[in-house]
Amino acid sequence: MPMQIATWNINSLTVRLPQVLNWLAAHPVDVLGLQELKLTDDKFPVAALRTAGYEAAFLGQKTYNGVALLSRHPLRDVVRNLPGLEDEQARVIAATVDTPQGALRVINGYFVNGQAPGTDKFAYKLRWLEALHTQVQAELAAHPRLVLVGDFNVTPEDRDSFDPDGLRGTIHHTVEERQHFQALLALGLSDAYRLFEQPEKSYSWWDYRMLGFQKNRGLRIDHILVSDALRSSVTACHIDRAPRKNPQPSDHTPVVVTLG
DNA sequence: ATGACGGTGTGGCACCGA
Repeated sequence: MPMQIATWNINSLTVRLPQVLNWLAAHPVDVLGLQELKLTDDKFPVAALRTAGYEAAFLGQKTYNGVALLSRHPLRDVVRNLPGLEDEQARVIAATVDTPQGALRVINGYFVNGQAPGTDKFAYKLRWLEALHTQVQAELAAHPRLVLVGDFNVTPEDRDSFDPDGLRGTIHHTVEERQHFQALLALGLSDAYRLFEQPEKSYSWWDYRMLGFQKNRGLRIDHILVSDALRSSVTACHIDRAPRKNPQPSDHTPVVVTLG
């Protein structure tokens, strides 16, 4: 029985919960990583998700950030944030999913945006990426069957941006960010989306402003990385643009991987 | 160079995102 794992930055779970429930009803993936909950743990909609067939592990925060893992299967050994990094921002949640096909480790991250090279926020982004790398390395050693999902806030390559030349060196497009992405791959991970032939100009985020989506001025910054142990079982990966056409959409749209 | 759009907060706009 195939298994599906998805990631979606929903830019406020308070606003987007109905869309998440609708999407899950139409696409009953096994696991969904959410980013930018923008709510505290006491406001997390545990009951509504349970009714929809999902249990949840979450790390909330007021106004900003916040991540969750939703799963149709039991979750255990939850780790919140990066143990090696002093960080007040809620950006990472990891858990083991006990699927009928065996245990799977899933790490869900809302990577730092970084604003612009040279700023304090960019320095924080690089520190955070370093700490994430260390943590993923440790998780991989303990759990060979691992998936890293999330809003990476990095375009891995020029083809992942609507304007790679005009935006070269700007945020999401710097050499440093792309080197960090490559360093994650070097741990023994593959970008599931690029394991398959894909349409040109495929993106997962479009600016709300200036008719970004209508003009397909977007970036592919939401990713699913699969470990070497899982790579051969990946049968598909796609971006679901449909939710971006909803009324009151998130600026991101889901990415889904299928394991055979 | 700036702001455009959208979410949040205790606001009358500012901050942040990407």
